[in-house]
Amino acid sequence: MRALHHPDLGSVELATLLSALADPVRLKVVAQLDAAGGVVCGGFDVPVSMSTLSHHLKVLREAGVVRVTPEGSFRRHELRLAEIEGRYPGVLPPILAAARED
Amino acid sequence: MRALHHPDLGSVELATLLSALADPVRLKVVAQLDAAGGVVCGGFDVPVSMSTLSHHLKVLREAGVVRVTPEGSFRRHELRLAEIEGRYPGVLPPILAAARED
DNA sequence: CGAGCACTTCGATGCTCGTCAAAATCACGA
DNA sequence: TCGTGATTTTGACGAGCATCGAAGTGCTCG
Repeated sequence: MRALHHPDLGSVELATLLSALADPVRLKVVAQLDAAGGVVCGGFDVPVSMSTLSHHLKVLREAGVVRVTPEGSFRRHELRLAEIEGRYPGVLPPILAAARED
Repeated sequence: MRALHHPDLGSVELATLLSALADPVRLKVVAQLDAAGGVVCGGFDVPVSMSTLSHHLKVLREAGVVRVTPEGSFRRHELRLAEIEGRYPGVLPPILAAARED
C-alpha cells in the first residue's frame, strides 16, 4: 500500500472542506471522532458497509479533516481540529456542536 | 410560476446546509450577499451563465440560506443569517468570514 | 508458514450535480 | 397591446458520488 497522503491545510479550499462535511455519514464519523477524542479506529457506528466507510474516511483524510496513523493492523483516526482552526478559524467547532445533536 | 418556497429552518438538515455551501460559485454568492447587505438582485459577479446562477440561487433558497423577494421584475436576495443562527449557532459567520478572503 | 483479522481497492450500478443554450414566464413601459 | 428586459424552467450532457460485494493487501499471532 502506498503511503497515506495528508494534505497541507494551506492547500485545502473552503469548498473542499465543506464538501467533505456535507454528508450525513461523514458528519456522524466526525461527531464520533470528536466525542471519542480521536482514538476510535474502525469501530465507527455508521449504517454503511465497511468498504463504504473506508471510502468516506479517505474523503475526510484527503480534505484535511482527519489524520490517519497506522498502528499495527489497526488505523487510528484523529480530527485535525487545531490545524483546521489555523486555516479556517471558527468553522469546525460549531459544526461539531451541531452534529452532536442527533 | 408557483409561489417561492422557503423552508422552515427547523426542517433543514445540517448536511443540507453544508451541501448548499459546498460549492465555489455558491460561496461567492453568499459572500457577495453578505458584503452587500443582501440588497443585490441579479447583479452577482460569478463566472457562470444566467441560468446556472438561477439554479444555484434555487439551491440556496431551498436549503434555507437565502430569502427571495420578488420586487417588480427584479428579485431581492437576502441571507437568512439570523434564522440560521437560531438553528445552527455559530456555523455561518466563520464560513462567511473565510469566504470573504478571496 | 498459514490462518485470520483489519482494512483498502476494484468494478459496477444508479443517482445526483453543475453546466449550458433555448424556450417559457413575468413585469413594466411605450 | 406589444416589446423589452429580467429571470426561471426545460432538456440534455458529462462528470462525480455513494453504495455494495468481491477480491486484494498487510499485519499479527499461533
